[in-house]
Amino acid sequence: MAATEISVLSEQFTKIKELELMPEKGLKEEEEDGVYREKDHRSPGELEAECTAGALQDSVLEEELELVPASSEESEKHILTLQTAPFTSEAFELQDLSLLSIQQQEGGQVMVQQAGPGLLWLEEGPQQSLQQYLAISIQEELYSLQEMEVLQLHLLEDNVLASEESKLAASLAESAGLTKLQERQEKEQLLPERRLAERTKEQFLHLGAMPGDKGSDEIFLKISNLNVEEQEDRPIAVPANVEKAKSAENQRQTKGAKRTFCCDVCVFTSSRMSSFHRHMKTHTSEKPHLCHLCLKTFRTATLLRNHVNTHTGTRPYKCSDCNMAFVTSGELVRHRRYKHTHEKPFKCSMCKYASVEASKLKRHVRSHTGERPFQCCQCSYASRDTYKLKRHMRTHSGEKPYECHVCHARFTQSGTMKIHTQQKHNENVPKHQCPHCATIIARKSDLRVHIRNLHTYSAAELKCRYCSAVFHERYALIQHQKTHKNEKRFKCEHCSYACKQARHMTAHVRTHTGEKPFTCLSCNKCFRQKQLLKVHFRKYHDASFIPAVYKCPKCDKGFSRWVLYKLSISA
DNA sequence: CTCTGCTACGCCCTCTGCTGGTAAAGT
DNA sequence: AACTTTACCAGCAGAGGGCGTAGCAGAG
Repeated sequence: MAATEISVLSEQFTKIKELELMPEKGLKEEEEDGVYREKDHRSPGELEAECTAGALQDSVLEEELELVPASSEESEKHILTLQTAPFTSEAFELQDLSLLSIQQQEGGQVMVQQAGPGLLWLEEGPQQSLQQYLAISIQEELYSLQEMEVLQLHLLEDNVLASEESKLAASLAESAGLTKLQERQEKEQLLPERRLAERTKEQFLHLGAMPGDKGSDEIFLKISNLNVEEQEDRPIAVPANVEKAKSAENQRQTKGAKRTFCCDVCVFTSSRMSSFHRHMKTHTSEKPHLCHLCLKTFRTATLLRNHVNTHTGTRPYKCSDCNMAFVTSGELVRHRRYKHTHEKPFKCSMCKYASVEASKLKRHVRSHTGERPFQCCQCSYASRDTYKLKRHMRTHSGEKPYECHVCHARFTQSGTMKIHTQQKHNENVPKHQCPHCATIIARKSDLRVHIRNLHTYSAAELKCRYCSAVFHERYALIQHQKTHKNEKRFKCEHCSYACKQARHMTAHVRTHTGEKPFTCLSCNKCFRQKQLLKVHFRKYHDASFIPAVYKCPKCDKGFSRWVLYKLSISA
């Protein structure tokens, strides 16, 4: 491994303007949580950059070692000032980019080793663009920093502004800014313990990146000495296919005190290395446990086992109060709450509603807030839960998934079909008696309509058609008007004719006046009554008219009117 | 590694209630 | 026959119950 001179600089790449090796002593101090931080005698830009440094995490391809700061006496700070240069994404092939492995060799030489293709991860929020990656490439495998005055770094940011860096710094201010070192050779996929043993004698450098002063295009790389802490339970590498993993090594720790492992990606913390390591896998796509039945993969063996149980029907958790059984203990607990204990831990603050599940409370609260997050894509309807939207979509698709097993009528909702079969095809149909009158109605909702229309108080006066009586309830009015039923209140002025209805009197009066206001448009014949004209027209001018005939099933006699037919049936 | 507790999301179901069209009955 | 009334009916949405499944994390 030979150190080489830096090749001709490309304008697209960032050039290290200066390399300073400054003593760490006095610049850092160990704080209570064991994290080494810079003292505040640097410029604001540097301080901001210090925070940003934590955001620059290289993706770890195989395993990683925990890096902890060496003692302040041993630490040195190397400031690499980078200057951004114009960049176009077309100019690079990502695989050409490399990461650095930096080691301090015997004799104090700082060695920078190419660690293979990779990217330093610069994260800000979920959106990642090429311009947000910072990659470091180096021409040869190994360098001595002491021999180099200039390093060539590839900076994949076409315009790193201080303001943008500030945002990163703000979002990642918690980060301790330890950049991981990585090796990518397959043969280095060692067991953590073995690898750890091999590494514990090595010294590592803290490689951090930070923006320059506000408005400057400069980027500083800070390199300080680091030691691998000789502890057995240090975090080990995150698997190779890390997608978003940032440094796992920003755990705050103090010698002798209980260590806390803090995840850079999320807010997770744990005092246990194993939990931390397991958690870090949630930020990867690694799912090594394969279901041989459906080829679905899972992160853990437990998840796989539960999944396989859904294939096999294995339900080890049996309810002691009924014959239900479940795949998981959680299901059993939930079932018991629903069916047996009726424990409802989730209580609504606005009403008395309580639920077994938090999701049910969340759904319920929407009935208070009016929130309707599920918008129909074809109309203005929006629902409070996904099922209602799905059900609503049938009104657009015309889908009727429920079929009556008797008459094969189809329905959009199961409840509609149920009430159909119940009232059309069942003998023991429940009826609903009106509490105010003798009316019996098949459906409760229709009884409600009946009561609303006939038995609710009306502020407006309801006058009798035949006399001066006044009522405030429609049912009472109707009952009263029935008392006038057989009265022939309409008396003819010209003869003794009397009738019950005014319209009958109107027609009768025309026999005296000779008025025939209804004229046939086909033959100009005139009639006193509209229905007489209609019958005439049908009989003489409408070829398509076929008179209805109601045949009695008993005597085969035909009837022209439905009423006569029914009388025959009932006789 | 495993058990366990818990969360979250999804799916399906029931019950409920309102609405509007319609057939049948009444006027 | 025309018109009105009303029970009947299907359609549809609101609310909530119950279970299936996946996933995560604490703890032994």
